Parts: sequence; C-alpha cells; structure tokens
Amino acid sequence: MVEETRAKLISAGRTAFAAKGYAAASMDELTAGVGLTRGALYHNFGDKKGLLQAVIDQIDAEMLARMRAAGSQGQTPWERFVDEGVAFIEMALEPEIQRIMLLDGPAVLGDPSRWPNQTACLRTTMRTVEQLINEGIVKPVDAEAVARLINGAALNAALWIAAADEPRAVLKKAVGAFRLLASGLLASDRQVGPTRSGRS
Amino acid sequence: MVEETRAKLISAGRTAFAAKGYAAASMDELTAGVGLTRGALYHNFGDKKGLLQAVIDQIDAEMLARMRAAGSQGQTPWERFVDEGVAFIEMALEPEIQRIMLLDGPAVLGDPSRWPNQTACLRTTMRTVEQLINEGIVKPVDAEAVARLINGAALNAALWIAAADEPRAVLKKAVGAFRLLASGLLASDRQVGPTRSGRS
DNA sequence: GTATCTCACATACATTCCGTATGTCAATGA
DNA sequence: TCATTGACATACGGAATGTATGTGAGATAC
Repeated sequence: MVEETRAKLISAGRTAFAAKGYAAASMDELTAGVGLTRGALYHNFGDKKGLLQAVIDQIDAEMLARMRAAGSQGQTPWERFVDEGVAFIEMALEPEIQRIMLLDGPAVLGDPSRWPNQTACLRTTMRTVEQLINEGIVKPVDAEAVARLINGAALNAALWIAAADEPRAVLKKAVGAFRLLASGLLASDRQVGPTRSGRS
Repeated sequence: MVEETRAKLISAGRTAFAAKGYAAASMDELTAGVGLTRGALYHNFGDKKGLLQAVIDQIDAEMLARMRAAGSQGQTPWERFVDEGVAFIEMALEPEIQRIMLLDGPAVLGDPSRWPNQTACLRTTMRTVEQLINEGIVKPVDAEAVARLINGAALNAALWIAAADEPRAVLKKAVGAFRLLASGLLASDRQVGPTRSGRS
C-alpha cells in the first residue's frame, strides 16, 4: 500500500524534523526508523524538501481545523476573530509547530504565502477580517495586510513564549498585548473594552 | 592584520549567506573568494555558526542605528515610536536582512531574544514603549510583550512585501495596517487619527 | 500460462561539505 | 640564536545528499 508508506514517512519526518531540526535530520535514520530506506523517500517525495513540504501541508491542515474550532466558540464575530488569534498563539507553543512551521519551514521553503497550501490559517484570518469589515465592526482596511500583521504578531509571540522559562506566565502577557493591538482595528464608535484577560 | 581578516570573512559571509542562504553557502567558496581558506575561518570564528553569529551582530548594529535615526525625526513620542516600526518594515525589505536576520538566523541560532546581542532593535522598541507608558500616552501593558508583537507584525509585513510582485504598493498597505494596529495601544482619551499615510 | 511492462522500493556509488588534526611560517622574547 | 606562540594553510575522516541502477511483485497482453 503506497498510501501507508507515505503516511509512515510523513510521520517519521514530523518527529525527526521537530526533534532535530530540518538540517540535522538524517534521511537514513528517519527512513530506517519506519523500516524503509531513502529509496522510498526519493520515490515518493522527490527530495528532502519534498518531505518537509508534505509534513508542512499536514500540520497546516490540522492547524486550520483547530483555529476554526476555536473561533466557532465565540459569541460575537469580534470575539471569534480574537479567539482565532489566541488559538494560533497557543498552538505555536508546541515545539513541533514552532520548529517546523515557524522556523525551518520559512527558512527552507521560503515565504509561507508562496506555499502551495497558501497557509490556510492566513486565509482564515483574512476572511474573518473581511467579514468584520463588511459588518462595520472593523475599520475599512486591507484585509490581507491586517491578517499578515496579526499572524506575524501571534507568531512572534509564540516564539517568545516557547523560549521563556515560564511559558504560562508569558502567554498571559502576550495574549493581553495581542488583544490590545487587535482593538486598534475596531471602528471608533465600537471601542469595546478590549481586556478580557480570562482563559488560562 | 587579524582585524582585517575577520572583516573580510564577515563581509564574504554576508554576501554568501544572503545570496545562497546559510545551508547552501560553502565555506570553501566563501573563504577562497577573499583569498583565504577554511583554516582562517575556523581559527577566528570556531565554526560555521560562529561566522553567522558575527555577521548577524554586525547587521544588528546597523539596523539599530538606522532605527534610531528614523525615530529621531518624529515630533511626538508616539510618532517616533511608529516611525521606528515603519523603519523596521522598510529595512526588512532588503534581501540581505530578510534572509540572514529573519529566516536563517532564527532557524540556525534559535530564538533571537536569546542571542548575545539581544537583538538591539527589540530593546529599542521596548524602551520606547516603556517611555510612552510612563507618559500616559499608551495604556499600561507589558512593554516587552508589545515590543515582541509589534516586531513580529513588522517582520511578517516585511516578508510579505518582499515576496510581492509590487513591493511599493504592498508596503503602503502594510504600513497602513501597522499604524492601525499600533493605535490600539493608545490610551483611550488620546485616540489620535492614526492614518497619516504619507511617506513613500 | 507465460512473457512483458510498470511500479514501488532497495542498493550502490559519486560528490560535497563540515570539522578537526596537523603542519608551516613569521614574529616575538629571552 | 633558539624556543614559543599566534595566524593561517593543508590533509584527512566521517557523514549526508542525490542519482543511477537493480530487484521483485503484481498487472496486463497474448
């Protein structure tokens, strides 16, 4: 079964890339770990970058699902938007996501916005922003620009948190700052109290 | 002269890392390009990472100087703060800074906040934010958190712009979104008109 | 039923590159 | 003048990637 082989290799890639980083992950070790050889890898993915791309696509899809799930909980559209951002920050706490999606991915494959999968998370944020603008909740601005910056802010927050000695404490600070920054987008007649520092 | 040798190697490293990326830059080529061998490199910098670190320190210092210069132009403290952020975005347009400081640097050396040089730009932003808080211009929040997110937003904006087909047009959008987000930090009784879309 | 063709993967090889260990040469100081 | 040290070059080993080739099983044609 070819699909099973691909799945095994992707799984092995995830753990190896996450643990050692892309550069230090040996394809020989990686494939041997699941009872295969580099032959299988080059046949299925072309080269080392191809495997990384496949791994990233898989993680990307998972992140999208989790972001949507987090966003669907909020009461107002604005809450949903903020919750998605917070969810992103929290996800990026995970070493796997950090190492693969935020560090090695961009360094090896280039700007994420050029990836085939188009970084699904970004599109989700963008659509949410567009919706908020249409509803008059957010000032009319370029939705993509906002989505980019919001994503970048969340990303950096995550990197910071992960490197911190007390991630939980830093997470609270980051989320607070995130809510405040996001509140700048609100149409001026809506100024909602932005600090609702609940959630773990 | 030992200082001259170091300077030559750092210079060669800058161009090689910027052009090919850290991983693909060959130390043999790089050193031969300035009439030296790998021996000089390992003697002066320990290993390949050491050279990257030295290159990053140099660029970091330059970026700091340019940010300060940009910030010193503004009339109000708030303007200076925003101008520094915009300057950062504009700097990150340069391929050298992008590739080395924003992509390979973090991937190879880990989180920038742990670098010896402590990413001078970040500290500058942080101090500026602290000052703004003390003066009551910005709401009381964690200065480091804000600096981090602002930096991340600017960084991502830069990556986006650089990959765009029309960087100039995208730059304007990004700066607009940046100003809007930043305005969220303002104490509510100060709400300044945030969109002053001047500057090319 | 067999011969062939293709697919999925394994094996073997060449190349490249890093890091280290060792060698050389000039300058310095005793 | 001889020993020592620093700055750099040279030589070597190990590892990893990519490619070229081999192999065996299943499908298909006849």
